[in-house]
Amino acid sequence: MNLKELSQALELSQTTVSRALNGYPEVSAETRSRVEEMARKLGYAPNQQARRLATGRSMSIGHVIPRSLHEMMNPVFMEFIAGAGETYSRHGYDMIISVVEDHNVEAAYREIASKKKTDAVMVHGPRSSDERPALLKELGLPFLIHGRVPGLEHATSWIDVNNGRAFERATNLLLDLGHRRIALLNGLEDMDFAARRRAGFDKAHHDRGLQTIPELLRAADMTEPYGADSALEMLKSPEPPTAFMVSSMITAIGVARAIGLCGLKIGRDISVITHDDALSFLPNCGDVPIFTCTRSSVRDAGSRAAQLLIEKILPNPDTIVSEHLEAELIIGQSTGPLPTQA
Amino acid sequence: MNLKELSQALELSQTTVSRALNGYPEVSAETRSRVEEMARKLGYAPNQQARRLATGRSMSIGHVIPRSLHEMMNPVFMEFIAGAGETYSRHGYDMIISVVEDHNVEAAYREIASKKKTDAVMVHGPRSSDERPALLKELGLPFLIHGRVPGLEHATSWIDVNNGRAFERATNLLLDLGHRRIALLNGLEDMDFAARRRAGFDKAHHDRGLQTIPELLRAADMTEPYGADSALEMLKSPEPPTAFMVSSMITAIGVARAIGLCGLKIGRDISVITHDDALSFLPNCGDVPIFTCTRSSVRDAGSRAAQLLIEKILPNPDTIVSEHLEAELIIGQSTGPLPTQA
DNA sequence: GACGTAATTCAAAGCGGTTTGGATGGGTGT
DNA sequence: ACACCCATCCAAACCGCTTTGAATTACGTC
Repeated sequence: MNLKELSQALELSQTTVSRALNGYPEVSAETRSRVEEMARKLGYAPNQQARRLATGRSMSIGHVIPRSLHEMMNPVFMEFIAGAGETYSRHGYDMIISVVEDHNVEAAYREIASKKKTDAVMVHGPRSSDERPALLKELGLPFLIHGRVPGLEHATSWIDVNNGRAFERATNLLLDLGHRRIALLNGLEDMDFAARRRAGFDKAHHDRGLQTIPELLRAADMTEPYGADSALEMLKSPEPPTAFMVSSMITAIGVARAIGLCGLKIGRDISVITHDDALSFLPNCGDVPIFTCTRSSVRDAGSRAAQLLIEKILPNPDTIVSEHLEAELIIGQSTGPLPTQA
Repeated sequence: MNLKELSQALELSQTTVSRALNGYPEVSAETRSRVEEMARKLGYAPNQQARRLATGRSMSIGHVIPRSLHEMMNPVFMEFIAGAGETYSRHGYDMIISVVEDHNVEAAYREIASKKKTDAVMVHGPRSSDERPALLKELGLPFLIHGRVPGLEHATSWIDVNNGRAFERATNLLLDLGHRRIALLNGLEDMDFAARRRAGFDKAHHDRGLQTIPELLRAADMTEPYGADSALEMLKSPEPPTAFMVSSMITAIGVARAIGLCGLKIGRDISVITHDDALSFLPNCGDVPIFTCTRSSVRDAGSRAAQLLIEKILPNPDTIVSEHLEAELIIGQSTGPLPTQA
C-alpha cells in the first residue's frame, strides 16, 4: 500500500493525500478526515526511505561508539542510550549506533556525513583533548557532547554533570569527618570527566591547605577488580587510607570487597564515597543507601541530551546550548567519622 | 557531490558510473578504475536514502528493546549489541535501536514493517510464552532470536546458550562437592533462559534422587540487592544453604556481600557458582577467577547472531538456522567441598 | 453579472540512486 | 565482404514520497 494506491482509492491526487496526512492547512477538514480514515482502513504508512529522500532529512541520530570507550563505559553508556532512545522515538527519530575501532571513528563520521546517514550525532566520553568537535564542524554535522571538551565550553553544545563540584563536595564531606588520608580511585584521567573529578578532589584539599597523597591516587578503567586490587594493596600498605573516593559504583563494589577481605567494616573502619550513575541494575537507594554517593542519573542525562539535540540544535544548527546537571550528595552507610585510634 | 555530477565530470552516463562503483561486470577495467579514482578525488559517496529507495533494501537491522527487558538485562544487552554492531558495520549494515514501553512493542514492529525501516530484526529476551515470533511472521519481517521460544525451536531461527546443560553441570559440581542445600537465585522464570536454568538445576537433583528445597529458590530481576537481600535472609534462617547457584554476576556480587556481612568466607564456608556473561567491566578471569562460573561470552553471541542474520537469513528469509553455544564451566575461588560440621 | 480573493485540489517536477532494454562499435568466422 | 556476437556504454523508467506552481471552484462585493 503506497501513496499512489491510496490516492487512487480516494480519487484524490497524491499531493492532497500527502498534505492531508502531514497536517498542511490547505486541505479541507472534511477531506482530511476522509483521507485519514481511508489510510487507517487500508493500513497505509509512508515509506521511510522515500520520505527521507524527498525531504532530505534522515530523521535519525547517530551514536558512534569507539571500542575503547565502550569497554570502559559499557553499562553507563547503555543507560544513556536508553534515556535518549525514548526521547528519540517520541519525536519520531531513529537511533543508529555504530560500534567501531578507535582508529575508524573519523571514517565513521565521514561516512555518516557524506552518505547523509543521520541528521546529527551524539558525542560520548570526551577526552581532555578531543579531535571530534573539530572534525564534526568541518563535516557540518550537528552534534551535542555528553560531557565537555576543555577550551570548547562556549564553542560547542554539551550537557554534563558538574563533576568537579560533585567531587569537591564529597571530598569536603570526608574531610569534615576528619579523614586526612583519602584515596582516589578515578577513571582514566585523559577522560574529561575524570580530570574534573580529580580537580574537585584536589581543590577540596588545597582550600584547607591540605595536600593530596600521591600513593593514594589511581586512575584506570573502572572495573570491579580495579577497585578490589587497588584497595587491597593500599589497605595493606604501612600507611593505609581511611577513606576512598571512587568514580564508579562498579569499582566501589570492588573496594567494598577488598575492605571485607581485610576484615574491616565499611562505614565504620573505612569510609567510601562513590559516584553513582543511578544504573537500574545497581540500585543504591532506599532511606539509607549502601553507598554514600554523588548521584546523577545518566539515563535522565540521555533523555535531556536527546531533547536538546532535537529541539534546539536541529532546528538551528548554529545554536550553542549547554547544560549543567548537578549531582546530589547522598549520605548512605559507607561513610562515618574517622575512627579514633584505639 | 552526487552521481549526476560525478558522471558529468567523467563524461560518462550515470548508469556506467553506478555500475562501475558497484562492481558490475559490464564495465571495462579501465573505465572502472577511472571512475573509482575520480570518485575518490571528488569525495563521492552514494546517498544512503536514495540507494535505499532504489534498491528497496534498508541495509539496516532493528533491535526493539522493551523497557522491562532493558531494566533487567541492561549490561548484558549492551554487550550483545556491541558484538552485533561490529559485525553489522563490517557488512555495511546499520543498527537501529528502539527502546519502547512494553505495550508498544507490537506497534514498533508494525511500524518497522509498514514503513520498511529495517530489513530484519533481532529479538531479545524471549519469554516462555512469547508472541513476537508470530507477529513477525505475520509481518513478514525476517528475524533471529537471541534465546529460544519453547515449542518454536524448529520453526524459528535462534542462537542460544545451552542454559539447561550449563546449570545442570554446575549443580552437579556442587552436589559432587557434597552440598545438599543449594539455593538458586534465578532470573524471572517467565524468561525462557531462566526456566531452562531452573530445569537444569532440577534435573541435576532429580537424577540423584534428590529434591530441591523450595525455601531456597528465588526468581527476580537480577540486581545486586536482590542477591544480597536473598542471601542474607537465607543465611540467617534456621537451615541455611551451603551453596548458591546464581544467574548473574551482578547478583552474585550481592551474594558475596551478604556472605561477608555474615562473617563467612566465600569458597570455604559457602560455595557460589554464577553464570558469567563475560561482561567487559566485570572481568572474572585470571588463573583462578573470583567466581566459579558457567561462562559464555554474550558479546560473541551478538557477533555470531548478526552474522547468521546477515549471511543466512537475509539472503533467504525462509531458512531456519539455530545454534547452540556451550557455556564453559570454570572453577574459581568461590567453590569448595561442603565444610565438615565442626 | 463581472471580478477579485480565498479555499481547495491537482499535475508534474524533483530527491539521488538502480536497473531495464536498447544502442554502438570493434572483432570473428566463413 | 557480410552476418553475427560480444563487450561497452547509454537514455529513460522507476523507487515512493514531498513540494512547487498552476488550475479550479466557491464566495462575497460593487
